[in-house]
Amino acid sequence: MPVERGRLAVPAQVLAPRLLGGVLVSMVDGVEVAVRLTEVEAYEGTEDPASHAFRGLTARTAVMFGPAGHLYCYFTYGMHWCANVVAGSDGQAAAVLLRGGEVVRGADVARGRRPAARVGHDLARGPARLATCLGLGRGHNGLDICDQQAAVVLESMPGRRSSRVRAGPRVGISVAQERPWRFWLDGERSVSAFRPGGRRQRAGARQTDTRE
DNA sequence: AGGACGATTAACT
DNA sequence: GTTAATCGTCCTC
Repeated sequence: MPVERGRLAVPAQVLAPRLLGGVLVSMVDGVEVAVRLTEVEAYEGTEDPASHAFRGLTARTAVMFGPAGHLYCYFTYGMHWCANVVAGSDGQAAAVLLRGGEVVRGADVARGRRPAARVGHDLARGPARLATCLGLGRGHNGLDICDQQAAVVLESMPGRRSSRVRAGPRVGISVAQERPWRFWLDGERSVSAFRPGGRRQRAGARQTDTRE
């Protein structure tokens, strides 16, 4: 049976570490892939400047504002899809980004979707890689993963917190870097490399003028 | 209507 | 270490 929605309707910071070790299963294009989550990040409400919901409700972020237990899938960098589990109560914009996991079923399918991966622990190491392994994309945005009939189901979540849970800054963001809302399982090879998010130089900004 | 930028990845030096 | 790929979303005219 899928995880009950009530267990997910908690703040993202609370849900995120609880998801570690949980198993998400997809049945897409007639084939099954299951991933055991090893790395996640919390995005908490409209007060979190790193969250897509920071500027309020839009068509893109609407799912984040809805009830817990749905997928928030978004497209980024012109080519990648990433997936979140919506957290919090209805009306709160909370979600947990799935950043890494270990493929525990359907590794052959995952390898077909991720030809660039050389080793098993790279299949779902990174948020876009994880989504690719599971075959997730636009059509899965808003999906209810507490529904056993859904194409993507949260199959299980640990009953208690592992002693291997670690916390630190989130990856790839340029604001609110002090909030330790990234969680991972220490020692797992499918945990992505930490890259501090750098603020890009704006196109209009001038570098120091070095002309004579 | 136009432009900046992104919760990334893969390939390269 | 660096950078290109590539387009939806949101902000500003």
